[in-house]
Amino acid sequence: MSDEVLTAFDALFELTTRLGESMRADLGAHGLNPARAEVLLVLHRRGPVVQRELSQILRVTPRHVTGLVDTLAEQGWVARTPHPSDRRAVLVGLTDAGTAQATEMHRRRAEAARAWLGDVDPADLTTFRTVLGQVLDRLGSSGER
Amino acid sequence: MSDEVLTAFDALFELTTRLGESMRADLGAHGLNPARAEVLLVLHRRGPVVQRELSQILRVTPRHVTGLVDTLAEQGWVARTPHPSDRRAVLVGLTDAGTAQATEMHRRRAEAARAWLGDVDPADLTTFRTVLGQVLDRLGSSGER
DNA sequence: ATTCATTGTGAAGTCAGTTCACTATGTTCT
DNA sequence: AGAACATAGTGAACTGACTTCACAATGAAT
Repeated sequence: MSDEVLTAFDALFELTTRLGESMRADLGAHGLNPARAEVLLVLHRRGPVVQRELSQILRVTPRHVTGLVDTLAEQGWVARTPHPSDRRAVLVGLTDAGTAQATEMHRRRAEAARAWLGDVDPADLTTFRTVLGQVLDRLGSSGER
Repeated sequence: MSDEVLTAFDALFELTTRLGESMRADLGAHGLNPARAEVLLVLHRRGPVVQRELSQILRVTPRHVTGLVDTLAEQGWVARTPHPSDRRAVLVGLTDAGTAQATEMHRRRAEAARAWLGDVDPADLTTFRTVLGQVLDRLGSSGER
């Protein structure tokens, strides 16, 4: 019945809130916020990147990227280096501390995953993941990176 | 394997992001944001409420409630009336337009639920809901209202 | 050499939300 | 009744994330 759908949706929504809060808290305890954490993860995945590209990946204005990088640089997690061939552009890359921080974030993510889903029945978990995948697939049309 | 847990967690995370964006967009199209929408829903559920109580329900400062109510009153969705017995307090309640808006929100929520989960296999959906419930239960200790 | 496009940043603004100080009212205690 | 204390709401000022606009420096195209 439609009721089941509604209940599931509400639960998902509630979980969204909780997950978000939990993540914010965790990041905050490590001197980060979601936007800056995302920068670190992107740089960890792609290596050094020009600010302009970063702004497209993150879907924020170039101006805001300047601010994000300023902060992260002050914290010692990223560093700006001149672009080898384009003197307008700036390459942003992780420092050693930044790399360590990104690695740590992956570790904490795995830890959180275990804490949240670790004791779910394996078969149920598989179904759970399947449903999530299905929904995400159908949504795929909007907003892929 | 732990990998399944991680994959599921990532998918869940991704979905929550999308859900949040989608909700924001939908609310925005109707002149609302999450905080103000929450006010409307609370008033719809509980009837007129004193601002102080509202601040506790929403977990924001009383000062911020003043602002939220100011805006919603300008938009014609809530109205302040004097508290019958306590002249310091103000009762905030939905106007007719506000009630209509809240009802509309419930309709749109049901619509969204169908759009997101409507074509999931019923048995899978049940498992999905169960897992969500399990996770929420275990998290229950923190932050109930 | 000129024109046009692109990168990054200063200056200023918006929006959600907070803290602090203060007024008005309610409650309690003698 | 009066003093002392608690509570409800709001002005003023601030923080933090993010935007728009204008502009200087550089690069690409004609």
